[in-house]
Amino acid sequence: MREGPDIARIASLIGDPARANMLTALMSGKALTASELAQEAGVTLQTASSHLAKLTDGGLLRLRKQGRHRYFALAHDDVAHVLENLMGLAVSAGHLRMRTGPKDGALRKARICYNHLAGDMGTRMFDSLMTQRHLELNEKGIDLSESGVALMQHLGIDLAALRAKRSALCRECLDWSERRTHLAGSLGRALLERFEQAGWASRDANSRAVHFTRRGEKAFREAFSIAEP
Amino acid sequence: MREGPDIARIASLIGDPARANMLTALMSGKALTASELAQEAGVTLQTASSHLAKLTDGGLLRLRKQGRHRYFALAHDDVAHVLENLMGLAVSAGHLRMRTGPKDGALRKARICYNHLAGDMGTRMFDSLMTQRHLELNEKGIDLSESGVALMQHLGIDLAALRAKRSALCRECLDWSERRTHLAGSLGRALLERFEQAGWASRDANSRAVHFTRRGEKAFREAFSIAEP
DNA sequence: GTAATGCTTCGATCACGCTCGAACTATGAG
DNA sequence: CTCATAGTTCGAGCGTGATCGAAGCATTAC
Repeated sequence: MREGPDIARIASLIGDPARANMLTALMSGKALTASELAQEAGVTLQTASSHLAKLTDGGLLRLRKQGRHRYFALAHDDVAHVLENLMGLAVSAGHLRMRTGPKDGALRKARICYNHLAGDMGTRMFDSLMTQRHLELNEKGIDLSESGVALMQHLGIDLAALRAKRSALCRECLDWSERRTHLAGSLGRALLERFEQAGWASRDANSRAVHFTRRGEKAFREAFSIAEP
Repeated sequence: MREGPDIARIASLIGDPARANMLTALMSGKALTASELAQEAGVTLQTASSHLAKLTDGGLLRLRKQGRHRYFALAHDDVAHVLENLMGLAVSAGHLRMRTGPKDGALRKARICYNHLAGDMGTRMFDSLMTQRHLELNEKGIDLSESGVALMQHLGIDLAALRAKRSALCRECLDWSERRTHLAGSLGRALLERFEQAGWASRDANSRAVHFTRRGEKAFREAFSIAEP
């Protein structure tokens, strides 16, 4: 026993309901203040402060001070990745305790996964990029093919800027609702930003849902050659 | 708030040190009895029994009764996948609390990840399969190319039997020590079994380490065209 | 049958950690 | 400077859940 890393430490960090709610809220990719997170978790500001200290100390959150506000965000993409995986397990293994309200449908269709697009539309986009060989596999993971580069430039993505970053361009992320892969990494992030910039989609203010306009969804399907559902 | 699946439920299950030790022990892929798991976790049989009931009830473990023994195993590959991811996060985000003993080197070189090979040799094998185009990407994930099929047949893998199973042939799994991908899925499992069958490697009785014989390691490197370290 | 092993259930203990009220610090507004 | 907002720290209360002793089943051995 006692071999390998200490998974109990971070699992117990995620295991508290208040903290789990905070982390789930931060999966929206937005940095939130302590007050906002307190409300999100349904606890007072004092307890929230204690929880946030533990989460940052545990390496799960990153803190950015800005004036008299303290903005908290997930420390790294890895954290979001683990949380999304846990959601998948919670759905499959656990008896799913989620009120399937009106929001739920929207979440399953398109939502934010930290900083990129997930849900049905996210997995469809990934599938399309794969089948059309816009993405290809090499020893270091996934990368854009020539046709993929052309497509991204046509969509107005600044690939040079993305390549300059040290983080990976393309990463895979498992979708908890679809149980299939969607595109993460700096390209995944840039694409979502582009969709918003182009007016195709907008984020829901209070949830992880992403709302596509009718024209935006049409343009999205055309861009990635996705058939009508 | 309260949107999405209940990650706190399973995270808190994993979050208890005793249970985390049990789950880590089960990452060896072996089904263990309640007594063995109690010893692994460092608790008495009574408390272990309580923990095991919670884990099975929570959908993380699967129970197989056999005579007067009760064998516990991870319920599904997904569970192992999440645990491996959590280990990666524990290493990167947490201050790593692991005694870096002699076992540690062996674990990093080659170890069991539930039912397939992980560690340095696992990631090298995956990299080799990728660069030599034995594996290729399609819309459904990874699959063997023609040359890959030939290689597996040469190695004595019964692909027809594997394809008959409903579970995926190839899956990716993130390595906590290498922080890179290695091969999971039924093929990953079959390959490890083949290595043992061929006398190339054997599992450590008390840990997740996999010991390759000198001849076995040489044969392994030749089979996958891996250069000397 | 009796004995032994493997494991569960019950009950009591006990401690950890979540929670919030109150007081305190810090930054900004007027 | 005064007031307001944002957040932390301290301390006490309190419940949940981990733990183990003892007793109870269940299965195998003899």
